[in-house]
Amino acid sequence: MSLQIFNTLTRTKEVFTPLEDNKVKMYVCGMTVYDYCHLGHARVLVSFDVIVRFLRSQGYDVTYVRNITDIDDKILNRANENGESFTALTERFIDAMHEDEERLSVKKPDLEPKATAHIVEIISMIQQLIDNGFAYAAENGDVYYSVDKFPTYGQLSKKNPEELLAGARIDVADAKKDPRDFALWKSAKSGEVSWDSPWGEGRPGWHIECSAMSTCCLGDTFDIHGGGPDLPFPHHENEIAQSEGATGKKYVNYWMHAGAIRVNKEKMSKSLGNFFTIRDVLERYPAEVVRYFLVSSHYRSQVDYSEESLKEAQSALSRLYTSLRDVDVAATSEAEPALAEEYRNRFQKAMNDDFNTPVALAVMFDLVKELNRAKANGDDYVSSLAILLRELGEVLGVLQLDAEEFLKSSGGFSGDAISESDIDALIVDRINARAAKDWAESDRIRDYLKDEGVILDDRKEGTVWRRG
RNA sequence: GGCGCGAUAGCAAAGCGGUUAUGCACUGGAUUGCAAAUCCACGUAGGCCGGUUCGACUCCGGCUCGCGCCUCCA
Repeated sequence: MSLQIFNTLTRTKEVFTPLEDNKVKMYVCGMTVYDYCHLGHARVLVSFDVIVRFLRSQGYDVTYVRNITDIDDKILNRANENGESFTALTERFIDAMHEDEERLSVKKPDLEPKATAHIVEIISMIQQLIDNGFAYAAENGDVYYSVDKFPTYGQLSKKNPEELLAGARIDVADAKKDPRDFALWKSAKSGEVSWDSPWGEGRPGWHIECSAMSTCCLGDTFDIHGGGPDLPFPHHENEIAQSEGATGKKYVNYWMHAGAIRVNKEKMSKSLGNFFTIRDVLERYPAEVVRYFLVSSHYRSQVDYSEESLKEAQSALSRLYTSLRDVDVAATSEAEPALAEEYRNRFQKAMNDDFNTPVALAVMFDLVKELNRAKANGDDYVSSLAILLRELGEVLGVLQLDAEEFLKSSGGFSGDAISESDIDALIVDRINARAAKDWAESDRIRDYLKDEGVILDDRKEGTVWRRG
């Protein structure tokens, strides 16, 4: 039962064999920080977070690098529009991104290199490419990669170099020898931020920073490189050309790409303007519900973002948390029943199959049923099943809150939600009414609370409530 | 136009050549003052047309439709 990963390079699931036994070196393309992160970014963030969590749970020693691209055209344009320095802009959005990922329970990568902190490595890689005959400096101070010199160009995106020639963008301002060539170094226009280089003042092109930073952090060859659905071409294709041109070695063994988030069957994207920022969505749904929504489909599939999907995620998560309610999840003395191992194995098997989180969740729901039965029967292994459920949830980054806390907070996002003290007071009133068998009053209170989004649950031990 | 991906029950979403996915919703039962939650029972779904096979949702071919990349985008 070994781990299999779908490799974009071969378009097949392959058995995962790390370069070094038990170690995983992984690089994921992070944000270009000129705006707030949207749900598409959240999907990449959460998907690779789950992947790292699972790998670590399996005993792998993972080095996870996720870069920040903090210098590029869009950043400069935006800073210009805002009349602020580009560093002020990028710092603001880096902070915002960190807030977003923390709220989504995304664990920090081990390294988070920034392009502007790696200009030296970028320049030296460009120089290496020139020395190796893969790049050329143009008259105007730009440096270009000569696509024609890299015979396997197109291997990742399965593009034919000849056909790319026909569709390549032709920009009159640049000095390319071939329209497919792309900029490694862009000469500075007057007044623009720039760094000194052998080719004059300038700044790195898009693509080269990832080659430089990944190689710098992880070595010439590493195990996994990931990113969003729009990155295989041209970004990752260009990274391969750059890194392999510079080092002469294979760049990456396994390429992984997340699927797109869609809105009304269309890809959510900046250019279409149909995106929801993470913070937009977090104003309307608890962070864990958003995370559950992301994890409930396979990372490679396209998913539609909709109100219904989020509501469904909320219901599903409620079922999970309800099963954990009133169970002592700190009791460690209980012996785990034999059947627990079966769930653990099924979960592991699902995740080993290219990180199949929907199946992993199905296993968790089966475990919930088992747990609920055990609770009803008063079995002596209730706690150990609940602990197992949370243990599995931790790999997906869910179920780590106190069940009571989650269930009492999950709907309360409108500022005018009824307070806990008011709820408790009404419940006391209702208990009195019920004691007097005043069912009309009892039901009136319950209906009132229901309108306030509070659902009551009368149990032998007393009345409990949740927001739904 | 080129390259690639997908089409599963009311909705969402998986595995699998023959035996229950799972969640939400629905129906019946248990439970409850009535509910809620929970448990039990219940769903012959797999775009269309052919082929392979004893047997296909699952493999092969064709078709239709949808989506992604080919330009900045996660």
